[in-house]
Parts: sequence; C-alpha cells; structure tokens
Amino acid sequence: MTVTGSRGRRERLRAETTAEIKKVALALMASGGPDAITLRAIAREMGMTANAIYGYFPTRDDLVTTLINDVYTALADAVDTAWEATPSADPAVRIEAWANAFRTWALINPQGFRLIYGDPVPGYQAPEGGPAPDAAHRVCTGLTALAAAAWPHARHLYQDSAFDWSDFDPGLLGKVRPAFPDLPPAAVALALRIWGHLHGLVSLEVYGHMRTQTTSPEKLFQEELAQLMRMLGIPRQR
Amino acid sequence: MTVTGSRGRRERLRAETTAEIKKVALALMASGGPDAITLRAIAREMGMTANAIYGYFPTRDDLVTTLINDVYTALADAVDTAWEATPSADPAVRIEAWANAFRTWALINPQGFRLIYGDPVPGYQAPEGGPAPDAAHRVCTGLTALAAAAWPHARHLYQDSAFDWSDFDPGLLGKVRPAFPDLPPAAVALALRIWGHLHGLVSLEVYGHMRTQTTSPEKLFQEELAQLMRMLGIPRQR
DNA sequence: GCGAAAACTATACGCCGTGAAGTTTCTGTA
DNA sequence: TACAGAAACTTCACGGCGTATAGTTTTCGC
Repeated sequence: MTVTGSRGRRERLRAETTAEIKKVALALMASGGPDAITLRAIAREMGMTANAIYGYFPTRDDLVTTLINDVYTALADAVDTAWEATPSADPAVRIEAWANAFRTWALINPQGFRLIYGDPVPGYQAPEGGPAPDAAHRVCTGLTALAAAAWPHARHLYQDSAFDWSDFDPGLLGKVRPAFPDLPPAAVALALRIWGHLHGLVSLEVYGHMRTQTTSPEKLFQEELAQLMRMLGIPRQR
Repeated sequence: MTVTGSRGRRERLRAETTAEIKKVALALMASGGPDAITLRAIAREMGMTANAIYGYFPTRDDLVTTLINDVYTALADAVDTAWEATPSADPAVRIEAWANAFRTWALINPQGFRLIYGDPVPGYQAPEGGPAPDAAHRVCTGLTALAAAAWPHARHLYQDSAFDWSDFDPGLLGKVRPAFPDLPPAAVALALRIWGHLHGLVSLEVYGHMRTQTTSPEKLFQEELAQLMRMLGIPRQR
C-alpha cells in the first residue's frame, strides 16, 4: 500500500482518463456545439487513437449519455443552489431567483442547453431509464417547490383543475410527493406548465429564434416573471 | 412551341427535379429525422449520383435552408388556416383553434418541428436573412392577431408594460404595425410571450421530455389554453 | 448539323463511428 | 523474481458522409 493506495493505482489512472475524456468532450461541445463531440477529435486532443476511447465508453452514444447526465446535473445544481441561497420568507424573490438562474445557466451554457434539450447529436437516441431522467425530475421537483411555495396564494386559482395523480410519471411522484405531502396534483401540473413557459422563452432565445423578433429578450423574460407571480396569485411587491 | 411550351422544357425538367429532391429529402426527414437528410441518400433514392444534386443546390446547407423555409411556411399556413376557418365572433374559440393547430401540426410533423426549431442538422448554421425569418414573422403576426383579438379584454392587464417599439425587430414590425395600427408595443410583447408558452410545452412534448413527467400532455396543454384565456382577460365560457 | 451549355458521372480527399487483430505495458501470483 | 494474463493502446480496414475537380453524355438554339 502506497500513499495513493497501490491497489487502486490502475483504477485511479482509469478514472483520470475517463475524466479527461469527458473534460475534453465538454470543451469541444462548448466551442463547437454538441456535434463537435467526435471520438476522433477527443482522441486527437488527448494524443491518443480514437479507438482507445472504446476502452472507456462502449460507443459514442454512451459517452454522450454520460455527458448529458453531467450537464443536466450541473443545471439542476445551479437552480437548486439559487433556490437555497435565497431567503425563503418571500416566495416571489425565491421564484425569481430560480427562474433567473435557469435562464442565466442556459445563456452561459447554450451548447449544454442544446445537448440536454435538443437533438443532442446527429443520430443519438436517448436511453429509456438512465440518470438523465433523474436530473429532469430534480428540475421538476425544484419547480414543484416553487409551486408549493406559492400554493397558499395560488390554490384558489386552480380549484377546477382536472388532474389526477395517475396523470404523472411514478418516478417523478416518488420524488415530489414525499417532499410535499400536502400538495394536490393540480400543483404538479402547474409546475410542469411553468416549466413549459420558461423553457419556451429560454429555448427560443438560445436557439436564436428571438433574435429576429425582439432586441431585448431580457426584458421579455422579466415581464414573464412578473406575470408568473400573477399566475401564482402572489401580490405585487414594491 | 409544343403544347407544354418548348422554351420551358429544360426549365420544367429542372423544376421537376428540384421538386423531387425536396420531396425525397422531406420523406427522408419524416422517417429518420433531420439527420437523415443526406445528399447521398437522396441521390440513392433518385437513382443519381450525390454530386448531381450540386447542380440544384450549391451545398447541403442550402438544401436544408430551402426545406426549413418550406416546412416553416407549411406550419404558418396550418395555423393561419385554422385561424381563418374559425368564426371571429368569439376570440376564445379562435385562439384555441390557433393554438391547437400549432400543437397538432407539431405532433403530426415532429421531424419538421425539429428541423425548424432544433439544431436542424449536424453542422447547420442558419443564414442571416432568407425566407425562414419571414415565416417566423408570419407566425408571430398570427400570434399578434391573437393578442389583438383579445386586446379589448387584455389591455388593462398590461398597463405598466415597459416595452417600446424599439425593442422589436423592424422586419416584424413592418408586418405587424400595418396590420394592427392601434396596437401598442405591450401587445406584441404579449404575443411573443404567448409564443414562448406554447413553444415550450410543445417542444418539451415533441422532444420527449414530457414523457418522463406526465402521461397526458394533452390535458396539460388544454389547461394551458384555459389559463391563456385568463392571461388575456377573456371571461370563461360555458 | 453543330457548337455550346447544361446535366450528370467518376474519382478523390478528408472527415466520421466502429470492428478485428496485433502490440505494448502493467500487475498479481507462484 | 519471473511469468501468465489482463488491461491499455495502436494499426488497419470498412462503409458513410460532404464536397472539390475533371471528364462525359445529353440537349438546345442557331
């Protein structure tokens, strides 16, 4: 046993190489978009042969799946952090922090956003289970926390919601219901719709479709937040 | 001069070939997604050499640009038709018709939706001007018509909107302002935000991100429409 | 009927993912 | 400590991609 642990030496090297592959892949993605993630480019960057990567990832799609997981987790971390870093007394401020963190992350990591939410890469097909849905559930759970924080104000607006628990994915509910035991299905539906609103504006902006419509997507998003408060029945501040 | 017009014979064949290339490309896209649009595959399907296509489109991206234009125009036609086919007396019904046409088109043509709004194809970069922005402006104008129809109800909700005409693209305003001379900037901002809402929900559904959250995206969308009416100040029907 | 232009093919280059086989380097054990 | 075997990595190969260049066939206008 050395200081680093002789038993793990080979595994340590392996883990380092795996990490480097991912790091290089993310760098390529950041500079050239998801399509720039090619085994050959990664290998070139690392001074290896493309086929060497097959010792670490069985196929390029598996590498991409791993990256999606990492990036999605980073997004979930970013919004969770923003949420938790904001005082919980005023739900409006917290919600604004969450939403702004979401948009800001997307604008700083547009390629990551594309990787997660777009056609990730030429012929890529998302695997059924896997950890990416987990991160998606984390984001949705965060949104539900948002809805839960506002629910005292919002509930009277969604009395006639037709939603039932059976309308939602069990995996999502397994996270959401324990965390918010008193919340009705209508609140989860509300959370998903808020997701849709934010995702829509942000993805139009990230993909450049707003550029030919408005010069100030920022202003549009802030007005969206103001209305989000109305939608949640939260009275206007200041 | 023959019956078909001898002068145009060569040009007619040319037009027919161009049309066939586009037709085959769209078929490939419908079955295999935007990435399946390959010059070689098109040529194979047509019994030609891949290079023959260069006589019709200078590059693959130009072909894709043309397709985007066509598909985007088809989408714009679909929503315009739905709008015009609905009696104008009741704005709620008209707006619902528009939004449902948008979603229905996307669900029937998911690959087309991806082509328009996603990373269209591996390394594709959208050209600056071109006719695709035109179709986008048509869609936005349709949305503005929607906002305009509801504006008598909605205006009091958006008194404090901070928008100015300079916040919008001149090309868009060139279409919108003549069509709706009395509409303020706030209404255009409202239209863009509605676009965001609908786009968000539909794109999450089309890209499969809703599948791991809810089993009834349809219900979610209908509730979205109900709230859209509230957002526009339109009183509940029935 | 013929010259020119248009339509198309052949060949080639450099990308890509990936499979099969071979080579080097390390490691646990006899 | 020597060595079998595993792990890491390279080499070579195949087929697919966009596209540039050069050559061939077909067609049209005069």
